[in-house]
Amino acid sequence: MPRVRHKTFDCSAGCPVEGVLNLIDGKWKGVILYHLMSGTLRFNEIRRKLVNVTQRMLTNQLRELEADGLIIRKVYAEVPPKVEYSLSERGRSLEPVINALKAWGDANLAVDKEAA
Amino acid sequence: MPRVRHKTFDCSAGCPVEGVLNLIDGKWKGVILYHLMSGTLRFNEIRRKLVNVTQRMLTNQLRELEADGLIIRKVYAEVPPKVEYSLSERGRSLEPVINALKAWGDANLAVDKEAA
DNA sequence: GTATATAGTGTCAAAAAGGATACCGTGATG
DNA sequence: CATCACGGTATCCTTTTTGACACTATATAC
Repeated sequence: MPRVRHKTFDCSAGCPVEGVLNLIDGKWKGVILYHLMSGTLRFNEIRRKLVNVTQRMLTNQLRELEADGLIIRKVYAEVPPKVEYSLSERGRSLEPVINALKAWGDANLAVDKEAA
Repeated sequence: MPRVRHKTFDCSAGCPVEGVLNLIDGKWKGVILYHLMSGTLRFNEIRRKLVNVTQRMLTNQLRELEADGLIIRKVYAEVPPKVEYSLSERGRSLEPVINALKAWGDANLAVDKEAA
């Protein structure tokens, strides 16, 4: 979670960097955004993609992303409940950033090449 | 600080994203990297740029960045002490990422345009 | 003799983040 | 009647992260 929640970014140069970091930080946010880049997902769909995430954490992260205007939460008044999450315009504009992160990670972090 | 310190990234797709986030997260790392992109800096130079950082925190962050191979710490056997920090090759390769973050931040976070 | 600058370290405490676990309502299914 | 799936809450606890503050060594300046 953002450590300083939007407390009027009054930092010196370079701060926008921290600003974004504050938005996409949080153990699962980056991956959630990444997955949502492929399309709308339901709560449990996300949950299944993020092995080891607890319901509480997932809810938290989604709520924060929503509060930051990066994702949209759409509730269907059905039963059993149905809730869809998708990227907002603002969230979608983050794609280049996420892609940059992913690209660097792929190139510089031994992920599946471990046993290569 | 990386929450999971390099514990063999065995996550599902999208994990490289988290991997990088783990490297550049930490309240000051992003900004430190950003500033070092402009050139080598001494400990107190960085400190002065990061208003409000404590010595302990700055030391911590620098040590972690160094441990992750992103920056290089060069100590001069002088007195008073002189220590220079600069980006390593690996650190320099992060430039596109940092730039992407900065660009998005500039465009989407009201920083100095507040009173505009 | 005292203060200053440098680049730290050590200790303690507070705050934030994350995890474990149990619980809720409801409609369909067996 | 019991169970499952869904999308959560509520509560408690532990770990991690950050902050405050004091302290160090030494050469130089005052």
